Formats: sequence, C-alpha cells, structure tokens
Amino acid sequence: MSREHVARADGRPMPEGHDDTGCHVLHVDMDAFYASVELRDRPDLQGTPVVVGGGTRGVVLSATYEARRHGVRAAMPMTRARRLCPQATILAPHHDRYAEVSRGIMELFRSVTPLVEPLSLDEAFLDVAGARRRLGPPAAVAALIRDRIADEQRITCSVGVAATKFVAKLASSAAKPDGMLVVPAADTVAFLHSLPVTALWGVGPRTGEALTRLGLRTVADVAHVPRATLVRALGEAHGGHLHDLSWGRDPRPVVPHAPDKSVGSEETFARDVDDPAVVRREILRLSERVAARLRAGGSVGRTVVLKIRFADFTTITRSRSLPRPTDLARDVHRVAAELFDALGLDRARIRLVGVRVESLSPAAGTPVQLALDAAEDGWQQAERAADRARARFGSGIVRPATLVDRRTGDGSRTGAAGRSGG
DNA sequence: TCTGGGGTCCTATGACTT
DNA sequence: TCTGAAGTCATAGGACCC
Repeated sequence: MSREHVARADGRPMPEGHDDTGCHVLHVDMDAFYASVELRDRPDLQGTPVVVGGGTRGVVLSATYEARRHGVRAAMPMTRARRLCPQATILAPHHDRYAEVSRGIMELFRSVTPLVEPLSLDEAFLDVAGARRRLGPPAAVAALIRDRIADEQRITCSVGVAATKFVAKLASSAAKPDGMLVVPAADTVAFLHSLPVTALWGVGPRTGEALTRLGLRTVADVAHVPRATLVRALGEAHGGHLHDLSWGRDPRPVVPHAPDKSVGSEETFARDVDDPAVVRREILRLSERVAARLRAGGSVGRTVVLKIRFADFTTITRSRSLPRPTDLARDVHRVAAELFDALGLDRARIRLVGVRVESLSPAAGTPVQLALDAAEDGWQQAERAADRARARFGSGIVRPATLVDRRTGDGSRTGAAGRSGG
C-alpha cells in the first residue's frame, strides 16, 4: 500500500484505515494512458512534455502531465498543441500496443471481480462488493489494483471509490494523477456540491452554457433549483437526470458485457475531396471494415447510416433500414452508396465520410438478409472465407477489385488521412 | 489556425397505424 | 365512412463521452 494517496472527500488525510462504508463501486482510470504506454519504451522522455497524436489533420490523443501544464489537452488540434508547447516530443500512436495493455488490465480487473464494466480501453467500473471476504474492503481492493497495475504494466492509474458509478468517476478524476480518493456514502452530497456544474456527467459546453444562463455554476446550485426548471431548460430526460445526479442519486449497476448497439467506421480525407468516385471507393472500404467487425462480433444490423461532413464542417446523416439484418459488406455498401447517390451532390467538397450499422442483434438465431438482389447466399460464404484469409495472412490480403491500385496491386488508402493517432 | 474516430443517448419531426 | 387523437416507428441531427 506504499503507493496510496488516500484522502477524504474533504481533502484531509484519512486518520486511519479508509472509511469506505457503503462504497462498493470502483472507477479505475489510467493516467494519460497512450502517453504512459509510449513512455514505457522511451524512459528517456520520463518527466518531459510528450504528446501522442499526429496526422495532417489530427488532434491530441494523449499528453503527459508535463505537456498539460502548458495548456495541451486531449482532442485539441495538433497545430495548436505544437504552438502551446513547441518543446514537446510528438509521438505517433500505436493502437495495437494500447489494446494489448488494455487486455492485460481488464484481465487483472476480472481476477478481482467478475463485475467489470469497461468504458474504454483505459477505464472501467468494478463492483467489488463480492470481493470483500477474499480481498478486503473496497479501499484495500483499490490499493491492490493500483499496485498490481504499476508492477505488471508499469503505468499509473487513479481510482475513485464510492457508493455509485457517477461519484466513483468524479472521485478518480479528483485523485489524478496517480491517486486514490474514497468518498464515503455519507459524504457524497457534500463532495458533489463543492464541484462546478461542468463536473456533472452529461454537462458539456452546450449544457454548461444553458446552466450558466440560469445562473447555475456549482452542483449545489443545480441541486437547489426546482427540478421543473431544469426540465424546462434541458428536456425531461436530461434535466431530470442532472437533478438526480446533483443529489448523488445514480442507481445504475455495474453491468459487464453490455452488447454493442452500433458499429461504424469513418475517415477524414487528408485533403477535401470533390470527386464522387473517390468518395464511393471510400464508402466501399468503410462498408468492408464495418461488416467484417459485425461478423467478428457475431452481430447483424438492420439500419445503415451514411455520414458526410463537408469542408465547412457541417455534417449530415442519411439512413435506411433493411427488411432483414445483415453482416455482409455487399449489403451495407449497396445501401450506403444509394444513400450517397440520393444526395445528388455536385462536386461538393467533402471532408469526411462514415458508414455505421445500427439496430444490432446477435447473428445466432437471427434470420439474415440473403443478398438484396439475388438468392445467392454464396456472398455470405465468400465474405466469411475472406475473413478467414485475412485472419491467416493479414488484413490486406483480400479486398474488392475496385480498391486495388492497378499499377501497384496495392489496395492501401490513397486519399484518406487515416487515424491521426488514437 | 483548426477541429479524429468510436460510440451512446436524447429530441424533434413526419409517416403510419390504431 | 370520416376524422382526430394517441401511439409507434423511422429518420435526422445534436450533445456528449473517452
């Protein structure tokens, strides 16, 4: 327990032990995850400003706390980050590596409790009520997890311990970096009411502005305004939810294995594109990618959504539902391409194109679409055979002929910027 | 100056059904 | 049979999260 940095909700050190009465939810969040993973291989950069990101139109994916001291933040355009902190080392992201570290961390969590709800690669909720007899009270479990992640993965994390998910998440944020904060159930309201409204889950720039217009700046302000006022300003669901959160009411349990509700893929072009043929090729590539992920996840989907972002950043979506769900690239592509053609765009400058499939259900037991135009379930078998070939020989081994460059035989993307680093 | 990619959830609106 | 109300579903857009 040498690594602990334990504090009470009011910030004073715990006198002895940890008052985790009523607390069984842990929120574990890696500190500057991508940057921390990169620093494992570059110990020479420890203690220096490092920014993970890149690409011609990229944003910051992760930054060390030394870079953050210069104002660099996640999701900030790289050009701005470079200006704010010119001395920072810029590293390109390695997603495979982050996914691998993430798998190790999630396995570690599941060795503690089966009730693990991952939120992203680098954070998860854990319900440790059932681990008390084996591992001790929640605060001790949290300390154990922090030690093990430091030992096994050589990165640091912060942990919030509370009675609810929402408060546990706020607590881990307050404990960052490399800390732990226990908010005893009895202290929940006092802890919450000291925070700014922007700390509330679901309050971003827009909602924050709306609350400011009402003169509400702290969570305490939100708690003491009539619920009806919030509902009028923000709608029934959002307003009511914020009012509940402001009093620490958050009955959501920790749920492992929540099924996916949609699967999508999108690409920002390195330069805006006005050639419809280029856009159509990208739609085909994205449809292939999405369908492969559907099959890999054992899902089929019924609604295909096409997303187009124009050069001026305005964004539109168009969707259509199929009579039956599918996991075939051929079906997804056909609908997405038809939606694009129906827009009737005349050399519009397009910045981004995306394809998403919604209304997912498990493939097992779902009657699937057998090709839209013909009774050939040969497509199903062909795409599954392609999956097997990709699994064996690499992702580039099988692709539609229209995506193969005739001169080089290379099907790699030529126009899109690709992920800037995430 | 610029603003990724992968998602979830909510709201508004119009078509359709009961 | 016609009409309006209410419910449901599909679609589009937006806010938010990491």
